[in-house]
Amino acid sequence: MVVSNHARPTLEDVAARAGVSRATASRVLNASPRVSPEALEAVNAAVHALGYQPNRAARALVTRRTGAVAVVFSEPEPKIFDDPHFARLIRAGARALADADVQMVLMLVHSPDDQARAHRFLAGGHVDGALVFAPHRNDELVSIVKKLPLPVVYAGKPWGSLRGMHLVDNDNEGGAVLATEHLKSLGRRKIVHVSGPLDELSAIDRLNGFKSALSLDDKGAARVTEDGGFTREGGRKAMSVLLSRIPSLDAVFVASDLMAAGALETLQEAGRRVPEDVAVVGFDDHATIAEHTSPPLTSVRQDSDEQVKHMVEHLMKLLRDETVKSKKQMLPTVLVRRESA
Amino acid sequence: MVVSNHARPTLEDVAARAGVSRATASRVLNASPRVSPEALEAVNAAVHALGYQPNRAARALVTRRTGAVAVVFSEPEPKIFDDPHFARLIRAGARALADADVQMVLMLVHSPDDQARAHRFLAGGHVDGALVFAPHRNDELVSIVKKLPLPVVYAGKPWGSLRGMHLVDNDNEGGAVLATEHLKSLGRRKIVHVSGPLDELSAIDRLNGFKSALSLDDKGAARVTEDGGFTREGGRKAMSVLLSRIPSLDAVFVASDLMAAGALETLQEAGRRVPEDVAVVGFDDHATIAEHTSPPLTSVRQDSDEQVKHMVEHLMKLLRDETVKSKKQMLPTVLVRRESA
DNA sequence: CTCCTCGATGAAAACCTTTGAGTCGGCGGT
DNA sequence: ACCGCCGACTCAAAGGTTTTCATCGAGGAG
Repeated sequence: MVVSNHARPTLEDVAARAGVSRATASRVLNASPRVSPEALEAVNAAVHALGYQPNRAARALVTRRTGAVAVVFSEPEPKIFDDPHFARLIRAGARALADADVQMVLMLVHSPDDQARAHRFLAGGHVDGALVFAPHRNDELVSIVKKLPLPVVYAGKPWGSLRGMHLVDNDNEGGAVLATEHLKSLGRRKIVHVSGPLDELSAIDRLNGFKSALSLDDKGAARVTEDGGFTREGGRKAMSVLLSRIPSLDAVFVASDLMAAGALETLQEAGRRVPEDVAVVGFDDHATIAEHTSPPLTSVRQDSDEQVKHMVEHLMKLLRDETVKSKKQMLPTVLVRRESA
Repeated sequence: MVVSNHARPTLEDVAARAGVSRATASRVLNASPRVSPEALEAVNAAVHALGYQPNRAARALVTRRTGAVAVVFSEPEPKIFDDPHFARLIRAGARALADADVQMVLMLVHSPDDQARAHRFLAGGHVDGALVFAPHRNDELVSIVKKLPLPVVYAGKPWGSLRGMHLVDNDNEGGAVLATEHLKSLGRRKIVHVSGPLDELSAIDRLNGFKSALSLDDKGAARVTEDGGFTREGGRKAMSVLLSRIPSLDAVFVASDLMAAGALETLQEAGRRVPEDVAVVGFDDHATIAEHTSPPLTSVRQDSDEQVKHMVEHLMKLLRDETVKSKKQMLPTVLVRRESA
């Protein structure tokens, strides 16, 4: 008998070695209950001895499941990916999906071309589901994905109708309220806000939290808030605009740590002491930023790792056809006090 | 006749609509030459009309090719992933692989557990090849991967024997020579070096370039170099060590922009003007760092996008069984002059 | 007119797994 | 002694594609 020396063993080989049929071997691998202890033992031994690994393609062909999940980042501004936040999300996704024994297929979508490719790919049935990160207003990709018969979990609220969509969001509004209330409790009376770009819902939610904590109407809010675009430089500029508009301000809630770092610089250049003259609260509690500003930044923590983990779990439930209690999950945020407020 | 309304069309459907056999349709899809113009036309029309997409699993089953490539980052220190460099590499990989119409399966390897999982996965034949980023000394993962019958292209030189390995490296040594020669040409006489951690080959190569440009032996080098660990904080510390050891130093070549940013801070705190008193050259030409230090940083540019692109092309050649002229590729580095030197 | 060649095409095997239908004892109930 | 049932198992089909081999027809050479 000729031994094919390098071919990978198939289920047939395993079955032969265990003295059972292919079907029984398959049932053992899929943890079917209808199998005797002896058979189970024999098959497991054979699997181990042969170093057998199921052929994913064959399995996918018959089960119509690929065992892969797409992770899609839609972001028109490719440079934003230098944002360490992005790296964190990817890392968390890789870990959570690996734990679920699912392949992670990463897709970065920048251009309309990329959108078309993503569309083809997702519609092509090459993955069982998708995790979608698409924070921007009227993102075409979301409308595309929405039409697909594919289980999808979104990170945060995508723009537009949320009917029937599954998502895991951070409590941006609640966090903003937390931050603002904290500033009020410090006795600050002239509190201003550096917001994120208002084509991102997370920025809007944070702005809304700020407004509601101070009972501001739109007109009132317009005077004491300024868009910092979620960049450090934008934070600097917004802060200096606010300083000139309201010289007597004594506290600022900044919608991201990166912008807060910029705002701190502006404040210090203007001769304001933090926190004595102006108290500052950021958002994100970004490790490599918040702890290294001077003074260290008080910030609202949102746990991206946790968010991604929940997204993966949620998607896995959808894939297993489990009924999910709620389509939307909201993750709590907490205030982390350091020295800036 | 019942029409299954939502099932995805198969090659059979395409063939039927085009009035040819499945075999011919398949040939059209795979650009086989042995097919008549009429058949080609008809099949293409049918494909288009039906929105047909080949079933990847079925194709993989018969061709023994998965159409997927693993991108593996081995990095014991998970926090390093906050490094924007990492995000750049991932982005470049995603783009290049998508252009090659290959699925990118991302694997992050931190622990021995992760290594075992990576081993199983790569050995399991779930991908056609791999791109491996493993900069550290004696990385177990490299020995594991080396034994696998799997085409692999490394980023930079992995530690250990390089026999038969395919890799795309940046010319770290050449870049370091460039930087050091530049400092010499400015008339600087007391040039020191903040190196990266010496368990990374790229750091060693840069150190070697520095040494050879100054004709230093090991002993001489030991006095004028200090390990900054590729972190900002490490750069600060190394710089202050060097300052106290050689107060009269008038130039420093720093092995990364991040460390250079730290070094700049230390220098300025010590009252040294840059570049008047001390000239500084970094390495990486990292957009978001080099351009935003004060003064803007002169730096050696290494193009990660280009590196990853070459890695992907190289791997694709291996997968197509093309003979590659050289197993190792070295990418040039250039000096980008700004104001710090 | 016959034979041969050659290019285009079709029929069918092969890839490996899951799964529904069917087989085969053994066992409890009558 | 028979029936029905049940659990463990096997058989074989199905899933969608590529690819080898055979076939078929046309056209050129003799």
